[in-house]
Formats: sequence, C-alpha cells, structure tokens
Amino acid sequence: MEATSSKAESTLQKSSLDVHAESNKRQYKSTSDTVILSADTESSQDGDSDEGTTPGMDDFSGLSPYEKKRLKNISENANFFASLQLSESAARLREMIKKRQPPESKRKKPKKKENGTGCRRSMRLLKVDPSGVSLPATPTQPILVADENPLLPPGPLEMTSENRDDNSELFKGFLQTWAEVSKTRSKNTEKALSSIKSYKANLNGMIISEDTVYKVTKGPIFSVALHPSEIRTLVAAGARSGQVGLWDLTHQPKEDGVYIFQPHSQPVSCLYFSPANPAHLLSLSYDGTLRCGDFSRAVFEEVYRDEGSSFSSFDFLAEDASTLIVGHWDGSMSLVDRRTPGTSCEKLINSSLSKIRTVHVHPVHRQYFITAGLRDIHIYDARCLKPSRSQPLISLTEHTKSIASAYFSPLTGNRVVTTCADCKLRIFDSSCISSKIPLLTTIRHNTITGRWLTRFQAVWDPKQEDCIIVGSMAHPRRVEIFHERGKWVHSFLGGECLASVCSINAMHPTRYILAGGNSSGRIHVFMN
DNA sequence: ATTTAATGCCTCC
DNA sequence: TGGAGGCCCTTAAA
Repeated sequence: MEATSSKAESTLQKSSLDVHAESNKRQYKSTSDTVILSADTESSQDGDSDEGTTPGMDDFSGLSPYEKKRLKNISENANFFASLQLSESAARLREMIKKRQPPESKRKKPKKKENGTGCRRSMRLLKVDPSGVSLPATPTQPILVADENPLLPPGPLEMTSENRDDNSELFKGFLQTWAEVSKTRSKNTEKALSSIKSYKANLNGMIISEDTVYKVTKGPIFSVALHPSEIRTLVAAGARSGQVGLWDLTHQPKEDGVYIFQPHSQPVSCLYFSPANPAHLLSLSYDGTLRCGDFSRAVFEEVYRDEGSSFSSFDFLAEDASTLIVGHWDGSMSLVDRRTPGTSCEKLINSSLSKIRTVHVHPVHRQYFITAGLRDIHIYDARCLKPSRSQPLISLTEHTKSIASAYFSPLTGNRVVTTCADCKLRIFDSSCISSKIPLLTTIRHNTITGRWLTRFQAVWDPKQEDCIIVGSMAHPRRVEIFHERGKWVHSFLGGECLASVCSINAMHPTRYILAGGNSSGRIHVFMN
C-alpha cells in the first residue's frame, strides 16, 4: 500500500511538474517574441523544456562570459515573468483540480479502469454484435468478454463441467445420482409444526465441519437450492458469474462431489428444484433466460428467453411446475407456461412497481403471489393479470427503503416476512388476503451488507411455519433464526468453519440441513 | 436531494 | 511470494 501511495504521489508530482514545465515553456516563447533569441539559444530552450537540462548546460559551458551573462539575464527575466503569472496559473490549476477531480483529492481511488465500455456490460445488453466490434482494445476485448460474459446460444446447453472431466464414468455416476435420487426420495411426512422447544433441540444438533464447507462456484453466490432428497445431501448454488455449482456431500474427498457448470452468462438470481420432478433444476438469470437443468439427459434446457430483459426472481404457480411467474428487474412480470411450445410468451406489464426483486406464490391459494419491489410490496391474483397495468389486490407501503425480499410462510401462507434496507425484518399477518395485511412484528437486524456482499434475504424454514432464517454481519460469523414474534431462536456458529458472511441461506424441506452461501463461492452446510 | 448500485484491495496462508 | 478469500467505506449515477 505504501508502494501504491508513493507511486500515486510521484505521478501527481510529475504531472504538476509537467504543468510547470509547460507554463515555463510558454513564458519562454512569449519572451522570445520580445527578446530575440539567437539561433544557438534555441537549442538550450529545447533542451530545457523537453529533453532535460544537461545538454543545454554543456552548450552553456562553451559560450563566452558575455553570452553566458546575456543568457543568464534572459532566463532570469523569463523566470521573473513566469513567476508573475505562475500564481495565476496555479490558481487556475487548483480550480481545475477542484472542479475535475474532487474525489481524487480526498480519497485515493475514485475509479480504476476505464475501458471502452466504461462499465462492465454484456455485448448483448450493449446490442453490439460480437463479431463486428471495433473497440480500441481489440485483442483483449474478446478474451475479456469471453471470460466475464460469454454469450450463450439459445436452446439447450449440454452439461459440460467447468472444473472436472465430464467424459468420465465418475461424471455419469454423479449425474445419475442427481437424477435417480429424486425418484427414490421419500414422500414428505406429515408437516406437523414442531414446538419451538423440540425445534431448538433439532437446531442444536446441526453441526458444521471442514468436510461440509467447500467452494462450489467462482465469485459471489446469489442463490442456493437444497435438493429434497432425504438419502443424499445435494446442494446447488447459483453465482454472479452465471455459474451453477452442484455438490453431493456424500462424496469423499469433497472435491470429488463438486461439478461446476456455466448455464448462464450473467448472475443466477434464483434457483429451485422442480417440485414436480427434482431431477430438474430451474435457474433464472439476469441474462434474460430461465433454464431447466435436466440431470437425466445432461442438458440445461431453455424454458424462457427474453433477450432485452433481466430476470430477478421466479416461482411455480402450479404445483406441477407447468406454469411459472417470472419477475423482471424493470418491474414487469411474465407468465410462463411450459406446456406451450417455444420459449417466449406474453409479458405482463406492471406499471405500479419500478423494480421487482422477488416473487413468491402463496403456498395454499396458489393464485396469489407477492412481489417485492423498490419500496412497495404487492400481492396479485394471477387470474386477474392483464397484459398491461395489472392492479395489485394489496399494497404494503410502509417500507422506507428498498426491499430485498418478501416471502409467504411455507405451510399456510398466513405470514409474510420482508427484508428491508432500513435494517428491519418485518412479519405481516397475511391470513386474510382480501383485506388489510397488518404488521405483526419488527425485528431489528443489520441488513447493510455493503458493496461486496450479496444482500440478505430472510427466508422461512420450509418445515417450520413460524421461524425465519437470515444471514448476519455479526462477529463471530453466524446465521440467525428468529421466531415470527421477534424472539431470537438460534445462531448457527461455525468457529473456524464459518469465517465469512453467509448472505443466501436455504433449509431442507424435511431434514435439518442448512446451506449458506457466501460472497466468494463457498457453501457452508450445517447438518445433523 | 436522496437513494441506490457499483465491484478493488488488503490480509493471510 | 502469490493467490485465494473476505469484505466496509465511499462515491458516482440515477
């Protein structure tokens, strides 16, 4: 750091010196208009201003005393005039600095790299044809784009592993596990609500170890899904890089159980196993596609594509996963029917929300779904959606800052939990959709994750109707569970195994398994 | 004016 | 020594 600051200092000095030199030069020129310089002084002038003074000095030494004196006088005069206007130019300079770069004077790094695009943008978003680009950095540009935003073709993509040999028998066995375990999973037993006491006891039995922490994607994790299998522990993670990492924790050593894929070119914002067939993993992305990873066929099918859009969140409207609701960043929504051929469909414009971060379907009354936008929470009836200007049934408007998420409680849908940038988690009573949705509880919780960490989203434990799970900034690092009435229930602490912030968390629907993803691609699993 | 989104650098092994 | 891992403030743009 010392090196960089001194480097910056030296460049700063250099630049100011350059300015001085320039003004001096200018002064020399202006004096040369009035004082006629002889031909041999011209070389000294050039040497002075450009190449350094030593050659000029050598020339000086060869002159007569009279000429030396004369040149000295000239230069003294010039310096005098220069000094007179120096203050003026210095003031101008200060003003320029003040105007042009106030951050630079305060802080060391306002902005770093300025390539042709200014900021990272995919070529697709820029609407630039990758073959026909003409940018200054021609040789590096395609590599950069290939690294950061590889353009993925429409249609199905083969499951080709990014990290390991995907032609081996091992890989075939791996996929087979994910495809077959789905069929053999036991049916959900009675979803009886545990008492808080027994629930707490179960949570206390969940542990983390070196074997249950592993890096499964490159870059920050944006979404996590736990496979419903009760036999194997299978975790999927979606990353900002567009990667999807799959981890079968039953493999030892653990690196043998991880395969990484690249089904998307931009962040994977939402990831769910199909409730109808857990051999299907649906992934949604900012890149404007919704894909379905089919383990039995080793492909990522394209379910829905809208080139101009950026998708933030989706959910299954029908329990058979045939119809979906997709939320867009720009506030619009799409109804997707997977039974109709083609991967595009009618888009439903929603004028009320300027942005959608999450959508979630009511677990019982599946015609209702809830959206979290910039400021407002809306609840819609899917049957009453119109191509343009769909009116929500209910709006919650009490959030004062941007909302990260809103989810119905998993079994009855009688509660809604929201995560807001005002450092409050709110629980609402949504047992009566047709009337008011009263606020039940407010939980103070630091939700300011800063620039480098994925935002928190409080989610329900799918098997515990009254408890929410949320990441935390607290030290030592932890994942918290709160009761809907606001009471703290449990903190998942992992000592050396949990040394970072788990922003995105998912709990197994029937077992006591928690998967938390951090902002460097690591998954942390607590299990009993 | 206020809020949001952005994404580089330090530490440690 | 280099690279992976972890991560707040701050700042520019909206």
